[in-house]
Amino acid sequence: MDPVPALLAMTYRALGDQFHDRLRQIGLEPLRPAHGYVFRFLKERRATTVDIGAHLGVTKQAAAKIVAELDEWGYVLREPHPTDRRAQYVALTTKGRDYLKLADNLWADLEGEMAEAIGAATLDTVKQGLTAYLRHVHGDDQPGLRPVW
Amino acid sequence: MDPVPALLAMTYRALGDQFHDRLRQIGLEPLRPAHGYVFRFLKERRATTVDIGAHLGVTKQAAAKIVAELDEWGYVLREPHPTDRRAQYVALTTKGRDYLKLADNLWADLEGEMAEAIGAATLDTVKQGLTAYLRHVHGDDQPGLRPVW
DNA sequence: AAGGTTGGTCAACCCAGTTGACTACTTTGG
DNA sequence: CCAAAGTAGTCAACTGGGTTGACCAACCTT
Repeated sequence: MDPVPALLAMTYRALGDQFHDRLRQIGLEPLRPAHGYVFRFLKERRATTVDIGAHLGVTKQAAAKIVAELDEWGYVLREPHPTDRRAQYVALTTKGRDYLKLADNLWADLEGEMAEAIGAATLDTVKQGLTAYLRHVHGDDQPGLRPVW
Repeated sequence: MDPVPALLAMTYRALGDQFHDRLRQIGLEPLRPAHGYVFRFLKERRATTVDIGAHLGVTKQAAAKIVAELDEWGYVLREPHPTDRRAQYVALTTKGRDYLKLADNLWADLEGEMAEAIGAATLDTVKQGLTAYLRHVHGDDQPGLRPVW
């Protein structure tokens, strides 16, 4: 059996490749994983570029580039921060929310197919197990989610 | 609960970071994951640079760079291919095998700690589940193991 | 009001990958 | 048998997504 990290990497890639293919079939712009993570992050909270960088585990400069792209493409917009005149909140546009919704459906499809392939109970154990391990390692302050290859 | 790809990515990173830290504590050269995957690949078979590239899921040029580094650092050497005068077999040196052995021990430690944290049975299910999914997606011809972020 | 901290931007750089072109050798099939 | 197609490896130029460092303006102390 392959070692755990290889299993994780290969599964990640397998899922990502399928996701990417289906997005392309639909004809959507080929956003990268980091963009999706930003969407999901912004869905639940208001955030500055610095927050986004911390969430992704990259520098604020790198985060700024990503935000600039998303802005240019119309997925997010910047609005002034209510109390701090240096800062800007980054917010999803309708286009951004639509994209996220579609992507979430795609992910749900893929996860459903995974459940079908290996059994819903097994998939559930996988998710529980990984979640528990992350809690074990990091406690409550989860780090950025960008893997480092 | 986080979506599956995020769980995979975060777990991969968590394991990788710990591995990297421990290697550094021991004082070993900071090889990158790709190097490790090459070691593991070469442990079991003779391979050319092209083979290695295919295994990693990168171009032969990228693979050549990795092999050149490993050669320079003394972990592998190149020997002439017995029948094809264009090709070279890449082989682990003793230094390479020692490194691999040490790294394998480290990985085993980490996997052991993971088993302790989430339960051996759960870990086993995780591994079985991911393996089964990969078989489901790819059949028998597994692709390169490099994730694409 | 002074000094340290923080959000954001600009610019230069890094590095691991890519594409493309090429040589030398091997394989194929008419 | 030989010409054409294919393959191993190398060189060079480029790309993209990150980094570090310097900076300004606003903010937060004290």
